[in-house]
Amino acid sequence: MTSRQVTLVEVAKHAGVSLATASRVLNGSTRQVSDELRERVVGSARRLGYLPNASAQALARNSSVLVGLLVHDIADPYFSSIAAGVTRIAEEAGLVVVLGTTGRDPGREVELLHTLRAHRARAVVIAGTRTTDRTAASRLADEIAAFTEQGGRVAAVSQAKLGVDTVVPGNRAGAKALAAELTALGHRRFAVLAGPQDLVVARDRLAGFRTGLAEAGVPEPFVVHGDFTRDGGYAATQDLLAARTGATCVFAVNDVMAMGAMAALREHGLRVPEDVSIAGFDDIPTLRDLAPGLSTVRLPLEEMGERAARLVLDDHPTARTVRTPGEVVLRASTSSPSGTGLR
DNA sequence: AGCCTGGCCGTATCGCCCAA
DNA sequence: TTGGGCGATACGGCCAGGCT
Repeated sequence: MTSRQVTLVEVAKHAGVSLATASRVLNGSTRQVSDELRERVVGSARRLGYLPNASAQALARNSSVLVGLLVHDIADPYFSSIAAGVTRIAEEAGLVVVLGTTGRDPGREVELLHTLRAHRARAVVIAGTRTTDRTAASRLADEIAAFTEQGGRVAAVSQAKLGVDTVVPGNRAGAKALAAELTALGHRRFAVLAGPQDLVVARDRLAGFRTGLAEAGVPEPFVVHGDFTRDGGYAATQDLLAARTGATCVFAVNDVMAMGAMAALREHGLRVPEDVSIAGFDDIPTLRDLAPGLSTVRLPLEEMGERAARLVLDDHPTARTVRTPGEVVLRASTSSPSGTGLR
C-alpha cells in the first residue's frame, strides 16, 4: 500500500479550517457554517478527491449503510422482482443493499445473517418461504434475537413465523380463488405440481387449492412433488405424464415450475390449452414473453419488496404484518376442457 | 510463553471558549 | 447571538511493547 486515501484532516488543512468545520460542511450539522467557508471546504474536498472512509464512518457512528437481502434463488424472477423493490426503497434512504443467496438451505440463511450482523448491517430483509425444519428455525430465531439486540432490524417476505415485521403473500386464498376459476371453466380432473413437502409456501398453495376444489365439489387432485424450480416442474411433469391420470388441468404452485411443465408438455406433443390447461402462481415478469400466456395468481412482487424495505427501515417496537392478496389472472393457457386429458 | 495495556486508524460529535 | 476553533472522547479491531 503506497498510496493513501485523502482524509478529512487533510481536507480541513487544505481549506484552512478546523476539522470540526470540515465535518459540519461535508456531513451536515445543526450548526451553521458560512457560505465562504463552506465553498472552501467543498472545493478542497473536490480538488483532493476526498471520499469519506466508510469503515471509519461506520466506526464513529456505530452503524453502517448496509441493508442485507437474503433470497433463496438469485435466478428466480420472483426474488429479483422483490429485490428490485427492496433496492429502490433502500437507495432512496441512501443505503446500500447486500445480496445473499441461500439456495433454500436454512442453515445458510443463518450463516448469512450472522455475517451481516458482523458487518453491522443496519437491517436485513429475509425473503422466501419458511421450511418445516424446526432446528433451523430455532437457530434463525436466536440469530435474529442477537441481531435485534445490537440495534439491527429484520423484516421478512414470507409466512409470519419469525416474530418480525412481515409481508405475507396471500398463498392459500390465492390458490383457492384460482381453483374456483378453473372449476368454473368446467375442469373436474386436476393435477398439482406441488413443490417440495418441506416448503411452507408450497404446502399453503396446495392446501388452498385443495380447499377450492373441495368447495366446488371436485375430486382430490393428483399430486406430484418436486423441486421448486423450472427443472423441478419439468421433471414433475414427466412423472405426471407417466401416471396417465386423465387430468385436464395442471396447477403448478409457482410460475417457474409451470414454465418447466409447459416445456415438458411441448416435448410430448401436447398442446396448451387444447390438450391440457395449465396455471401457475406469482405472475413473474418473465411471463410477458411466454406463449401461450400463462394463467396465474398475481402477487405484487416489487411492491412486496418495497413494503418490506419500508417496514425494516422504520423502527417500530412490535412486529407488524402486512398481507398482500393474490389476484387470479386468466390467460390463454387455460380454457374449458375439450380433450381426454393426460392419458 | 502468554497475557495485558495502550496506542493507533479516520470520523463524528460533544462541550467549551473566543471573537465579532 | 452567531460562527468558528479547539480538545476530548467514542467507536472496534489490531498490534507492538512491556509485564509476569
